[in-house]
Amino acid sequence: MSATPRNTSRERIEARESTILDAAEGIFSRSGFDGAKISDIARAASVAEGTVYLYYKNKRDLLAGVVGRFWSQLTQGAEDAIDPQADAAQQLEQLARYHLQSILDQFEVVSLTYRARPQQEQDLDQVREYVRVFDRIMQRGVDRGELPTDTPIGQLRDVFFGTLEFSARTLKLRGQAYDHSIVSNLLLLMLGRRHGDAGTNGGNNPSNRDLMQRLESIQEQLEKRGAW
Amino acid sequence: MSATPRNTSRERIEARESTILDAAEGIFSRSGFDGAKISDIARAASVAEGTVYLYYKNKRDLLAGVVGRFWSQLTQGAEDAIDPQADAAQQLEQLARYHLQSILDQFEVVSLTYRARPQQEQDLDQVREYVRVFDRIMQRGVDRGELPTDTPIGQLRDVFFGTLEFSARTLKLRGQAYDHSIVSNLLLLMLGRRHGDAGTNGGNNPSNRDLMQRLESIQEQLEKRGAW
DNA sequence: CAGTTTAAATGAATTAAAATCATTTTGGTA
DNA sequence: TACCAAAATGATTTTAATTCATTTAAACTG
Repeated sequence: MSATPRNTSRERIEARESTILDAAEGIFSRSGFDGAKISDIARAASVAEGTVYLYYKNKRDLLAGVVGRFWSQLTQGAEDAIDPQADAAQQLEQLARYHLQSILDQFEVVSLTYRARPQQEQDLDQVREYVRVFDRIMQRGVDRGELPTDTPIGQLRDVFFGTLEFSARTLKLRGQAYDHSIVSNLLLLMLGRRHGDAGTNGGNNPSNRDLMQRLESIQEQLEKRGAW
Repeated sequence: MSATPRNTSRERIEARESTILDAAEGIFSRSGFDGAKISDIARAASVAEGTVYLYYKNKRDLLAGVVGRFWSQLTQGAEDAIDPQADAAQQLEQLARYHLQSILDQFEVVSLTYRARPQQEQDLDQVREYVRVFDRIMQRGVDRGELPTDTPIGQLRDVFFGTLEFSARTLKLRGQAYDHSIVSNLLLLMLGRRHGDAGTNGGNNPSNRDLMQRLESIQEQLEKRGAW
C-alpha cells in the first residue's frame, strides 16, 4: 500500500540536504564557524536562507550535520582501507596512515569537530563509532594472540589518536606535508621495540681510535673559543 | 623626567584589563564562545560594554587574550612544578602530572584554545612557549646522557601532548577524574622499558658506543653555544 | 486531467548581539 | 582651580541569525 509511496520525493529531499551539507562544509572550512554566514551557505547551495532552517534547526545544528557526516564517511573509508587478512600490526599501520592522511586533507573539518557542541553528548556519536574501528583491530589482535592479553587497549587508543591528531596539527602549523615516519615511529612505540626508525645508524661499535679523534676535535673547538 | 610619570595610572589600567580577562574567562568557560555575550562579560567586570572594546578589538581578540594568559600561566606553573635537580625521567613525570591535572581543571579554556583563531599564527605563541618546557627537559636529558642521542624529541613531543590531551578529553567525556596510571603508562611507553624489553643500555659498564654518544652530545652543546 | 490537499521553499521582517562613536567623566598637571 | 588628555560610557548603528506569512510545487483523488 503505502510502503514506498513517495519515492522520488525522498530522493530529491535527500539530494537537497546533501547539497546544503556540501555547501556548508565548504563555507565552514573556508571561513570557520563564526565567519560563515548562513546567507553564504544558502547561496552556495542555490537555496533560500529560510530553506536551510527547514533542514537544520540552527547554525550549530548545521555544523553538527557537517561534522557528523565527515566522521561517518571516515569510518566507512577506514573499514575499506583495512585488509581483513592482515595481522593486527599491519592493520594498525593501515589505519594510522589512513587516519593521518585524512585529517591532514580535511584539517578544517576536524578542527570544527570539538567545537560543534562540546557539551551536547550525542553529537560525538559518529566520532565514537569511528574510534571503535581501532578497538576492533586491537581486540582481534589480542584474541588471536598477536598482542599480549594485558594490552591496555583504552589507553593505547588515546595514544594512537592523540598522537596522530597532535602530529597533524604540528605539520599544518609548519606547512609540512604527510610524513611516513610519524606512523612508523608511533607503531614502534605502541607495539614494543625501541624508536629510531629501524637501523638509522646501525650498532657498529666505535673503536678507541674513533673516540680519540672525537676528543681531539672537541679540544680544538674549545681552544678556538679561548675565553671559556 | 617622564621616566615613570603615570605610575598608579598604569597599574589601574592593568588591573582593569585583568578584571576584564577574569570576567571573560568565567563567562567563556561557562557559556562557550558563541553563548558568551559581551554584555554579560561587561557586567561581570563592572564595566560598560564599550569599555571592553577599548581593551580588545573584538570578541575573538578577547578570547585570544583569555587563552593567551592561560597558557602563559601554565608555562609559569610548569616551571615551578619541575624540580631542577631531578633527572629527565622524573622531570617528565612532573610535567605530565602537572599538565594533565591542569587541562582537566580548566578543560573549557583549553577547548577554547584551538578555536581562538586557528588561522592567525601569532595567537598560538604562548602555546608554543609552553611546549618548549617539554623540549628543554628532553634536550637536557639528551645532553646529560640520560636519554639516547637519537631521541626524536619533536615526535615524542607530539606523543606526549597529544596523548595527554586526548586522555583528558576521554576522562571528561566519561565524567572520570584524574588518573595516575595514564601518566605512568605514557612515560613507560616514551622512555622505553616495555614488556621486559631487556635494557637497551642495561648493563652499567658503558660501551664505546655509549661513550661516543656522550661525546657527540657534548660537542653539539659546544657548537650550539658557539653559534651565539 | 482539473481540482484539492499537503509539503516544501521563499525572502521580507524580526530579533539578538557585536561593534561603533559622540558625549561625559575622571585623573593628573600646571 | 582650571585645563587637558585619557578613559569610560551607553545609546545608536550594523550585522547576521532566525522566524513566519506567503507563494510555489508536488502528490493524490475521483
